[in-house]
Amino acid sequence: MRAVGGIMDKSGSNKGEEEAETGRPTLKTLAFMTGLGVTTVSRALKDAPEIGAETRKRVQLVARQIGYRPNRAGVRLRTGKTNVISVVLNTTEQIGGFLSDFIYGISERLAATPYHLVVAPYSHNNDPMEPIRYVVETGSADGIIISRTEPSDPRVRYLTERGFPFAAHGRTAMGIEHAYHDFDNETFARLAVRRLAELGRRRLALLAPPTALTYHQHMRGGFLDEMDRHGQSEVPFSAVSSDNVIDDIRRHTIELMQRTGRPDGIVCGAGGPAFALIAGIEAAGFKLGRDIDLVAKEPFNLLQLVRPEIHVVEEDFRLAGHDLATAVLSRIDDKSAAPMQRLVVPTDVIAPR
Amino acid sequence: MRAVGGIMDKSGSNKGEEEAETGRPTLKTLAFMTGLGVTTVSRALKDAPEIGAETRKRVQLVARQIGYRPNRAGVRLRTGKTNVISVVLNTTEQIGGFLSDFIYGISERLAATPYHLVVAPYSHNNDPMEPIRYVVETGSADGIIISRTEPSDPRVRYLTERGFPFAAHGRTAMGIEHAYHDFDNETFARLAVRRLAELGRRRLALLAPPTALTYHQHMRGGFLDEMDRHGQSEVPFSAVSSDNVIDDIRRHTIELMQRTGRPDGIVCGAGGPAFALIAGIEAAGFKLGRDIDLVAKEPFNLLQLVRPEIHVVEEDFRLAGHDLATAVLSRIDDKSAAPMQRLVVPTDVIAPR
DNA sequence: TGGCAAATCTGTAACGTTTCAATATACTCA
DNA sequence: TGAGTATATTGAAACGTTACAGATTTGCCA
Repeated sequence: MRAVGGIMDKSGSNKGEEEAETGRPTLKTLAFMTGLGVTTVSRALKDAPEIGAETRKRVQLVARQIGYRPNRAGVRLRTGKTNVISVVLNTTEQIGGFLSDFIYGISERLAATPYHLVVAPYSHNNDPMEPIRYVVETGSADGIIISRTEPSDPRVRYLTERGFPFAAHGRTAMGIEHAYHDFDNETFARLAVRRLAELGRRRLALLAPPTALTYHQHMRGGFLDEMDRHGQSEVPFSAVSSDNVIDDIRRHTIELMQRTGRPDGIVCGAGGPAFALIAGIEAAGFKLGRDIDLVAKEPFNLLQLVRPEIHVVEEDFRLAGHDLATAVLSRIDDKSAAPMQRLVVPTDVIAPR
Repeated sequence: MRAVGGIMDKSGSNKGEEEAETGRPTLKTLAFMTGLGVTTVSRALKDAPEIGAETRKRVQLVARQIGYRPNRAGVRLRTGKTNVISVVLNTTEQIGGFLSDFIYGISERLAATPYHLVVAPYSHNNDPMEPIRYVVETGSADGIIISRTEPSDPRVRYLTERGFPFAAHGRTAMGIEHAYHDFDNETFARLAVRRLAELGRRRLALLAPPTALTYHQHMRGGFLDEMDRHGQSEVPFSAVSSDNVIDDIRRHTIELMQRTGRPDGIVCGAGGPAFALIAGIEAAGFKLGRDIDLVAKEPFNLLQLVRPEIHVVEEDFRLAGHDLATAVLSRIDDKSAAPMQRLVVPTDVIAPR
């Protein structure tokens, strides 16, 4: 074997030197230029202590000069590290989507790192587990960001069981400590109800998120309890959720407003659907601020601009993206560290201007 | 060399057979299971004609059974093919972003292919060329989708010169035939102006995109020419573009409305900014539909819902994403084929309801 | 002087894939 | 029979990287 090694060696190093200077530089290129071995160069670039200080500097200088960039496929094949974060999104999600900010938040955080962001979609009729399994099974990312978290979320269980780094937009309730960023929707609902109470509103309806999602519970819990304190009553409005398409919400809102016990206050748990609520209320012939008041989430700061008579609570999706990216990264960095858990508590309802 | 080969061979195949059945299956696993060579398996999976029909079927059956999925890093390292499409986005882009739909459009198209979508952001103060160079130099994607196209776009030149597959959201005017999807903003402007003419509006202002972008020319061209035909005059409004932040637009709109020669009609070239226009107009004490009329783009079908008095033209960003994905794919597939070029022409302005 | 340790540096093998250049087998034709 | 030719299959090498197990040099101590 030694003899064979010797032979291979000669032909091998010949190749390196014969090769025309072409294409993008690799470790071999650097090795040739510095007169060092490929291994040495590799280590020098990652500041390994067993490489002489002078050599290290020299290699790094040359590398910088010729613009060396490690080949991702090489690293990935050898180490399994992909330098990719995968964000799994529901394609049929929401209207006019908060998604832009969410994605921008993630990208911004990732910009200064070697990580790339890949967007893995799944449609409503598909299994939400599918993209998750794909990533884990094929090892196509180092970490995952999920949204639309459920109280007992199979994705969270699956990822936790396998020790795969992830962070969730939203909490769970399954006794698993995992990284998350969440908006405190209970407090949101309380603030909203309180505001409506102050306005003298007595019969409230809630346009809640789909029951399957964790924050449905939070929002509804806060809504009911706070109504209790103020002696208000609920007008049921469960035919639609904030996931429904605009037109459904508008139609059901009209129906809601035409009931005898119609509400005089509505809490809307999302930004887009508020538009449909407004349209519905007015189509039924009622006037916002007079017959009824609306408190809604304001994700793009557009709603109150054209409808100053509604009350809004701001929710920052860019921050959510940023947080979640940070959370996965730290998870990847050290799986045994405590997972980042951030709950953003809204403090006030912005009144009509 | 032959002798050496023989020796290596023995030890090599030993390894394969000794190896514990673990982790995810590779070609070697399949080779072992079928009793064939790795090469044969590789070829059989891609239906190479020189592999016997029976063998081919057998290999494919086994592969399917054990859920074989080619290792992307391996393929990428060997062939240079990444199976990635990179979409380059400006992080500071627009308000409330049409981006969601754009990205969903792309993902949807890519879902049935082996391609992944990676989002490469750049911020306003950075060089737009930077992410492009990065992708090309590091070969980190097979194709690129760009937006915010300029008449003489350095990215288009760069990518074309290198024969790198790409598609642009928007056209250029530099004598280069490239793939694009564009919304006909000239026609949009004409339709808008015509509508305002029908309403008897005589003094029009245009909230245009930034002058650097190609569609600024288109929109402005259509706007001016059509005004000419109807004998209308322009009220200059170039202090802001649809890129400005909401609050700037609102403030400048107030200023605009307070001039002596204030407009009685406005054309707004984007969805988000229309909200700011409305807010500004009303803050200045004027009433939409009475003192002034507004025609705007409606990207999320929300605007007219709460402001039925404005006139809208729909622009479909999901379609744009879908188209652009298709365009890059076909570009990757065959660089010599004619690039897909699609111009979506709006046909009508939706009147107030 | 010889031996040992520390400090640097190095080649080989391996990750999973595809391409190249064979090889083995069976068949055809003169 | 022998040469030639399809047909089917194959190992080796390579893509760029890192981990492992050496190898070389230098300095120091006994």
